Amino acid sequence: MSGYDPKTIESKWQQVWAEEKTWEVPNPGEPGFDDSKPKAYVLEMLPYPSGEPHVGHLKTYAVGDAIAHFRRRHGFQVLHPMGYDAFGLPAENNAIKTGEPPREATERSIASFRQQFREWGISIDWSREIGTHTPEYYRWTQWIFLRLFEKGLAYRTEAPVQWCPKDATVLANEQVVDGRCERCGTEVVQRNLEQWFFRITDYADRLLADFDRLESWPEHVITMQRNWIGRSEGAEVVFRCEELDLDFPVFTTRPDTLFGATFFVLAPEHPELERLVAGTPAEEAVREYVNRIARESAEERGAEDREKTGVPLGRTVVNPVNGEEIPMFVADYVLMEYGTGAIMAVPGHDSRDYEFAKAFELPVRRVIEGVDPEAAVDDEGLPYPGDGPMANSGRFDGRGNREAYAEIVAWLESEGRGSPSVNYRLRDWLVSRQRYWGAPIPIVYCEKCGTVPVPDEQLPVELPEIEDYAPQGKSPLAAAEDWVATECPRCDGPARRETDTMDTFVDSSWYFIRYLDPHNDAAPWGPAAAAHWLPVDQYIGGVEHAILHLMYARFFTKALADIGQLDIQEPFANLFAQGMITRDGAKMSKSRGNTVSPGDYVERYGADSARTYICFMGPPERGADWSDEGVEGVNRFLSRLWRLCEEVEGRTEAPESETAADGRARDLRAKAHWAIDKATRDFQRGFQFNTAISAVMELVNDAYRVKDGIYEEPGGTAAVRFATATAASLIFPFAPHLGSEVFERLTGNRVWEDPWPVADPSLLVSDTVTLIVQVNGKLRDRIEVPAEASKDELLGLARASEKVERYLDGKDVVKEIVVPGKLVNLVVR
RNA sequence: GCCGGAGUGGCGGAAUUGGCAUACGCGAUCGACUCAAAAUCGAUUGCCCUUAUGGGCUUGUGGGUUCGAGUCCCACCUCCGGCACCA
Repeated sequence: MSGYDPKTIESKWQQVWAEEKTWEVPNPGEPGFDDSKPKAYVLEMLPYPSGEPHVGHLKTYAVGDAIAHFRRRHGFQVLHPMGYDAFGLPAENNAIKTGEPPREATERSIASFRQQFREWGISIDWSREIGTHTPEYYRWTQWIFLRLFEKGLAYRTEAPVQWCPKDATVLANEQVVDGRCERCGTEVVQRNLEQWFFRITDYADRLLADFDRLESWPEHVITMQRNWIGRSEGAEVVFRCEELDLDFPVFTTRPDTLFGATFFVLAPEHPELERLVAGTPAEEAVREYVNRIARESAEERGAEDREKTGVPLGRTVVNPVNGEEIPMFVADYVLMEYGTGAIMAVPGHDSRDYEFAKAFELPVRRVIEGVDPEAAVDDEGLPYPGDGPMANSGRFDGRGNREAYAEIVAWLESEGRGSPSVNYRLRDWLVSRQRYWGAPIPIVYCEKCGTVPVPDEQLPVELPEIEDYAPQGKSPLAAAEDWVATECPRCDGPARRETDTMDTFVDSSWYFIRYLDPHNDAAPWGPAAAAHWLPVDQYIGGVEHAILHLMYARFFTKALADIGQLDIQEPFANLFAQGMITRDGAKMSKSRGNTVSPGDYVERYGADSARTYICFMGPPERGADWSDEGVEGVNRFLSRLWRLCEEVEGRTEAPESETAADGRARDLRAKAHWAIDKATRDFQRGFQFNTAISAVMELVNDAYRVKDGIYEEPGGTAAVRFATATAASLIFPFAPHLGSEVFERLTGNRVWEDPWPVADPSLLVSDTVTLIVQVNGKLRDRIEVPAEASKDELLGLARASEKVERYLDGKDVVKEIVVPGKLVNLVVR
């Protein structure tokens, strides 16, 4: 007898799957396509190949693979592809440090990921593998860019961007954490640069409305996106500066408080500021203030408990509802990037305006009756953010503010001084990067023709090889003079290429469609393939992508549908957001030295143990802490299953005894059916893998407990054989190698070709049940009773119990509760 | 501050519809096997009182509903994640 040796088993089955191309699925119209099977597109977020895979990758793909196997064995034709999000900063930083071309480091990393995915036994259709850094792929990324450009959804404009002075490069918003560069910790500054944007704000309302089209997404992910988009309804109201003949529109969600506006504030970056104070006594102080704010970092400016500061402009604007002249200020609590960069200040009903009014001794006027003890600061109960009857508001006095709201807006509209308006927190997606390792933006600039898109037939615009990857304040591509200098596609005159590359989130916003038709060199995908496989039925990935990637991909899908390239509105029907794995309670990082390398554990315990452990740690949507002892425990369980297999494999028994089983043999069979039922329901109930696995553990434990002597009983051997094969079948989605090996040894069949087992309902119910007997709600006895016993019989049995009698002695039973098959509760006094 | 999630043994966690709290795993203790160790197998393992029998208590805190609450309702506390001077 040999022990459980994962290495031998795992390489054996990996070879079978590779040679037989077991997990490849054809497209409609291709040989082998099975019309009778429903499709299931199971997809995990593609990895970013930097160095070696870490344990978070193992979790993503272990979870996704379990789902893919489960669906296959329920008769679905499952598409389960893999690729690499290969452009991006780490490879480029490595290049700056070591001089190694990003392509080489990336390819090396991809090779390592590819090999480990095979060693983990993930059931991938390798015929569809893609890398976003290959010209065959980014050609179509560029093609999509051009389609968006044609539709006006890609545009170029000057805009303030986040700039890291140390790395001399712009950063994506997502790479700025608390006002600092995520990589080097330097405080970022704002710079104005010409940038390419995607008009995602045009889709803000559809991105919100179409949450209704999703089948199942975690509520918190939807909420995060909703907050990120940050829709707020209100009105635009125009305040006029008579002296200079200038109109200042503001956005407000509270037009009902317009009568309470006692001053007016502009953001320090407001473009009209200069004009307002030029040649006035305020000029000097305003300029000084604006410069001071400009020098401050985003972090300083956004700090909590920051004192309100500002400078009066010596100008006034007219409040359109009452003709009042109110003073203007510049203050940094007003942000240029939101609304119009100007606000009407209502200190009586807004805490920030209130703070400013107190600091500058400005009048505070109540226009809505009511007090909110939480918000109130002064004796009058102001500021008051709530609702109530209006006051000091002319003809609106006494009206409820909510009712008057629409009327005020309508009135302003008739006067030409306002209109209903909606504002979003969401900004357009800045996609240009002054970096080398990304897809070049397919645009040339011609002196005569201006901005000219590269024609489709000239795609891809290939990324040239360069020597120096260090950013110089512009893209390293700018140094590739031969590449930059080109001909204008329109007039054949001299022109220069765009040297910025695209944000890597662009690459990953459509990769799930390319898998459907990865070798198509005439189009990014064929319509038939897209129509068949989309949408992704089950998407799996880390919750850290809850906003950016998932929102960008939703935007792309809608834009591509509008362009006529897709028939769907939402790319991912169901989303599973898995939690993060920590070590010693902390996020794993190289600097902390608490990383877990999946390779080490696969080497020591086998892929099956590592995968099963990850799925057993806890509910997969939650985070969990890695423990070495935990892996050993799962490895022990798999070894037990293995030994059971070896023990029963050589034993045979006459087939008729299978049905003749009773006693321990029947109980073991019943346990196997219980495990089938439990594991199946746990799978369907939001992928509760931890409890599904524990059910299989219970089955194996039961088999161990009863097996001594059972082989001599009629039906005993068959029962153990059945229990073991069932355990293998149920554990297969998590431990595919061991599952395949044990199942084949005991049944001669390939487990992945076998349908998922179905529990026999007759074995799920037993003849007797344990009756819980309570007195006054406290457990006093448990008795085995016939499952079919009537209420009266149950009561009789319960009262007859010696333990129960003791508590009834000398007392009146005032109430009897009977739950058939479960419990009797006697209420006594 | 706003939004979301979570508080259960020494630890990770389970409890399906309001009905046996602590499944499964880890750790720990004891025993078997062994010259010994590892591996394996078996037993015990929420807390307190008790020689045992037995009894009492226990799901973050305080109340409530109910024959019965980890689960439902109200108030609060703590932790984690996201957003945040967003008008």
